[in-house]
Amino acid sequence: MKRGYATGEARKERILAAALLEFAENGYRGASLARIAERVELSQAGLLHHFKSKELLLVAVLDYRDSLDTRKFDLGSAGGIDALRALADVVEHNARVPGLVQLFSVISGEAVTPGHPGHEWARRRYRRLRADVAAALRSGAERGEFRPGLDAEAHADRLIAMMDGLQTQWLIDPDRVDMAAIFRSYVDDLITVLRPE
Amino acid sequence: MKRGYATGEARKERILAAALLEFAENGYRGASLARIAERVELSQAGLLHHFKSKELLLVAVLDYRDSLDTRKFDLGSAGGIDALRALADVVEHNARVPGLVQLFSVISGEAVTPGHPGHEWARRRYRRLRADVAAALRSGAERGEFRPGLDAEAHADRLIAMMDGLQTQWLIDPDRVDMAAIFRSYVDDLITVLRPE
DNA sequence: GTCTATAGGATGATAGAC
DNA sequence: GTCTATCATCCTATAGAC
Repeated sequence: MKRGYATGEARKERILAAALLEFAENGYRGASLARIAERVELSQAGLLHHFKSKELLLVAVLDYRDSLDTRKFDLGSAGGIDALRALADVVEHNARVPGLVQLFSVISGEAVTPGHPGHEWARRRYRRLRADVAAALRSGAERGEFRPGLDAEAHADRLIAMMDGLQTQWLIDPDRVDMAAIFRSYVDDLITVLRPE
Repeated sequence: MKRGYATGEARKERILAAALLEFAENGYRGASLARIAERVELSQAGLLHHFKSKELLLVAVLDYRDSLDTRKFDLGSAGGIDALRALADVVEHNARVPGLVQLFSVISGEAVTPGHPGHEWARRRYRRLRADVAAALRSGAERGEFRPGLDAEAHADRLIAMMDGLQTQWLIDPDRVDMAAIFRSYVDDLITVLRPE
């Protein structure tokens, strides 16, 4: 591995981490390239050498966030009840990384307006998540853990909505909302409702 | 009613309506007083004569939005199953006013960061909503429609999270998400789960 | 109440030296 | 790769005339 390459990549990663913080705290529109540059002890022009524009930096940060999301919802193996429990684990994990959750909430909120640089990212993210969760539900039905007639897409939408909605409440009022516990009890109820008769 | 007063109020309301649009499209940070002024054919300085600052204008808009919300969740009368059905009606109504929903989503997203002028508003809103919904659930339990031991606060949080989460999905991908239908089916399932044995 | 003018900044992006 | 300098806007808010 060449040294120049390694330091270059390391530099880029430090920039991404700093940008993530800035975007999470101020949103895309409120974020400032100068402040991000300051956090990594670089001039604003130097920052723009690595990422050509603010917009490109944001999408790089969003991809970076996804890559950080180690505990990704991996259901190729799980599926069924295990997959739902794994989803609850994700929420529990999220409760320990408010910064990442805040980035997601702030950007998602902004990104509902068409033309926002995160709009496409948000849409792709929802579609992929919905497909993954729905697939897990269907595999549970095939295995006899859930009843056969379930509407997988609708339940996937609900699970995702519950996760996102609880995140917002939790961020706004952390002491009043036990995000992980509430989500887990929803999952438990869901398992009951979907149980085959 | 004095004429001067009436035109003054009407003017203010036109400003609020224009500001609502602008904030919904661009968020608080992305909104511009000059563009709002333009929409009501007023100079930017003229606009600031009616609302002293951008921040005060935002909170006025948020209050205005709440006042527009005619179909407010009024449960003093309803309670129990009727109240849950009324909630589903609210969601159905919201599906017809994307502008209002978008204002709410965008501002709520921004407002998770402390120091945002909408932060307090969002917190108050959640607490009030949670209290109202929880009260409705408890009144249902007292009347024997729901089982006695239910955790009213947790279910209230879930209902609110579901509403808000579905709104985001719907705004980002309107064709794929039937917000009202999905919420209604959640409510129906909940009524089943909470039914006394 | 409404205007013009302007203060006083901050912003993203580019040019060009080193 | 990193810098300084600068461009060209944009912004909120205020002062003061009418």
